[in-house]
Amino acid sequence: MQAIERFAQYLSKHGLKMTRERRALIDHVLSVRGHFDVDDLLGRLRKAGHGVSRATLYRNLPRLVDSGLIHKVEMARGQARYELMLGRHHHDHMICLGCGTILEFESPEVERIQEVVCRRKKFVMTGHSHQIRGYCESCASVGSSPGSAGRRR
Amino acid sequence: MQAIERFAQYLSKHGLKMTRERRALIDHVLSVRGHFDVDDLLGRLRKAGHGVSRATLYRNLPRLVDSGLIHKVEMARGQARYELMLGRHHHDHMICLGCGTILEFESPEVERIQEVVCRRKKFVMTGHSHQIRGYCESCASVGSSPGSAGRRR
DNA sequence: CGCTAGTTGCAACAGAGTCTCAATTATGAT
DNA sequence: ATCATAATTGAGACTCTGTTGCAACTAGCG
Repeated sequence: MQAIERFAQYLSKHGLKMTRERRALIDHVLSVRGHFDVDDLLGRLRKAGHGVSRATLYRNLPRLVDSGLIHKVEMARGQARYELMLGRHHHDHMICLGCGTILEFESPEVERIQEVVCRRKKFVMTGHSHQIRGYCESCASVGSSPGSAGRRR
Repeated sequence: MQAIERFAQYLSKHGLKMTRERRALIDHVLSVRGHFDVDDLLGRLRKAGHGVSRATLYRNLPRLVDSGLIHKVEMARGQARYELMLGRHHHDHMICLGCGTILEFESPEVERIQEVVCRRKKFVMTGHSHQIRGYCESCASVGSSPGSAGRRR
């Protein structure tokens, strides 16, 4: 949708500029479905002939996150992925240790419990991350013999 | 406690050896209260005159985790911390973005909900991580002016 | 005691992300 | 439309965590 305008608005509100690179970045982010990481994105941009540097990507992704367009998902140890949030609901993730698949789940109850916990400790929550690790249906059924499931990454 | 014996047992069960370094490591891990990271530990060991190398630390912490003596807490991007689990209950963390304090919380309800969610998606859970980010009581009350709260790290 | 597999330290390496700096450019003011 | 200025960019050096190869060392079984 008018994601670009929305981002433009965010930028001007923060005294930032709408550059060619940022435009390309949004374009491509919008066209990905599912989760992606920095290298995915970099590859796409390059392939499309938009030579956005790694530094620029790293500098701008936090802006996209901040503007609410995308969401960052921290996987284990330095494995950050992003996903489009355009009009989506907040949700958390299950990560398959076998094949890397990411499943999503929503849980209003957990959100509610978090609020209660925070109130009890007088903690002002600004965000959370909640991941469940394990094996997806197909990886689990391949058998519990370790290493027999799909190659990881 | 007989933490050392417990670890020794774990080691022999896995064909591993109880070395001087591992003994020193456990000693020091047991003496820390609260959360610690690799450099904390390294510093303590050095100060105590036990020259354990960084590599050895990195090689052995996973063993301690695996044996159930300690627990690893993944903070944002390459900020791993550990905590003693000796006879403690599972719990999750609230991390103050102002001063870095870590508060703990337990929530059997969340655990239960996770199980339900997993069953629904036929996902075999092996673990989870659940962090709440925000500001602790004192940092929150310092005012929302950014940067005014305690130094981080 | 002696063997052998496990262990250690060192230093080189690897991956992810940040920073510096000179050159470029979007944008508000004129 | 032109200018002035602050933001932005790319390239590469750098940092921070953590890992790995290798030769020397050592725990622990027999």
